[in-house]
Amino acid sequence: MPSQLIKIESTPDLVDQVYRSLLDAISEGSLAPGARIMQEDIAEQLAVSRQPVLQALRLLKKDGFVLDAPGRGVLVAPLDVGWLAQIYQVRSALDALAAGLAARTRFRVDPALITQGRAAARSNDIKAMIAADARFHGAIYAASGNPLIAQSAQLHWHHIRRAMGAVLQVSTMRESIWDEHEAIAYAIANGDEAAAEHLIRRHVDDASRNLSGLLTSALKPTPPSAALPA
Amino acid sequence: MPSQLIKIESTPDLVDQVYRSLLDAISEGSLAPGARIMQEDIAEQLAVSRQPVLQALRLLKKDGFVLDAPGRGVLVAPLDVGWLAQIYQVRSALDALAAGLAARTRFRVDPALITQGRAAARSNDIKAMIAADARFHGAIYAASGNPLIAQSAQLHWHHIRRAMGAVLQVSTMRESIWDEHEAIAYAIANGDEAAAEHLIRRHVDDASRNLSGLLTSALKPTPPSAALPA
DNA sequence: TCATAGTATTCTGTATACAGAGTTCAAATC
DNA sequence: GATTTGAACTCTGTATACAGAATACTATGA
Repeated sequence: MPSQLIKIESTPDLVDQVYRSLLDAISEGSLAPGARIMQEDIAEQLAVSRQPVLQALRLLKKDGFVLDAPGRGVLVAPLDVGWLAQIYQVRSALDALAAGLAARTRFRVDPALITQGRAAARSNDIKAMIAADARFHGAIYAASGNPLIAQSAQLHWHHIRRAMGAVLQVSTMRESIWDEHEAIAYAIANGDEAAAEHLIRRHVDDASRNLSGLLTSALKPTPPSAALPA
Repeated sequence: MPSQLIKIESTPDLVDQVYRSLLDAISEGSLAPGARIMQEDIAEQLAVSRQPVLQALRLLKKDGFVLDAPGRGVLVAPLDVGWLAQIYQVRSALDALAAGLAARTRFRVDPALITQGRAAARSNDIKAMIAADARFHGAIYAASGNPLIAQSAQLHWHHIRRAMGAVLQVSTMRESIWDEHEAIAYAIANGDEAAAEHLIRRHVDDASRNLSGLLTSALKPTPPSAALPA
């Protein structure tokens, strides 16, 4: 072979593109929970035929981001506290698994991730906070050496991101979570499997309670118009 | 309302039917690992157009049952020991989660499941053994109250079933696993969360090692034709 | 004025048609 | 005879066309 050529990657399948576009819109909130989705509209907006849209919707249905509305096509899955709690339950188990595996290899989490995370936490940029959080946990998934974990977690994060977007409170991401992150990273680097698992489990469970609480109070009172004092 | 009418369920979507048909064929082994799949063939065999087949294949691809073969369509995912180990790793974590949750409610596993399981184990019917095993664990997933667990586990079981089919050895399902099952059920019924988690984790890890070992020795030597002396 | 039945509209799911990318085979040249 | 180039074929992915089912609207009758 004459020279090192970088191999060409993956045709950007239309179905994939539509899938990502819709998934982004849903988890970012621009496609609101409960909103009805019509294939033709999406197809027109993305300048493709209905075919790729149909397939992308089926994938999203499998992931639980959209629901069948028997007579009325599909609609964006409504935010449901119970559902979110279930997501977190699974995520907690998978995070513990990943942390334990990472600890066995004494994986060193890039310190920059934590530094950047703290910076993001001090900012007012919620998207940056969420992104930093996801990067930290993503590093652990990757370190687990089991791509299945990362794959599942990836989906969970989209669900979580969606819920977070709905409760646009800075308090959701208190800076202290980065103390917890640091402790987790320390346990992993030291190869302390049990501690890593325990810490991350508690960390995730705390996050679950926190977010569920916020979401409950956000959903209970009538829509997010200026809350009236009780 | 005049009388209690059972509500009509789900139009049997062609895509779903094709999906299930293919998934069965793959996990049962009649679509061999590495086999090439052509949409037109499948469509003709199932007497549908290529459209539902195309969509079903995409779902299977997402599940990891088929792989893209860039120029050549898709092919049934080859059996891979590493992949199987990763499946079991996740399954172990999820089974532990489910068992722990079930223990919290002091769930009573139907004793008939165990009786039937022992009977199946004594028989020579491998399919019955696998089915009984799946039913037992399925009961625990259901008892966890978290449908996400059952959903993930469902897919894992198909992968596992496939690997088991490839190593058609009765020894894969020794009867002693039902002693372990019984111990797990006992711990759950007693509300002993820690014991239930510990027992099921060990149980699944044992199964993983066992199956991986069998699969390795089944794959290592050249195809199952009479091995030629080197 | 309200309820009911019929009709029209709308949207999905499936089938057919079309275009592009890749592979394989055959022929021609070195 | 081996290698390379060209052409034909095959298979996928996307677009368009069609049919069926459900909803919403409208008109009629009580």
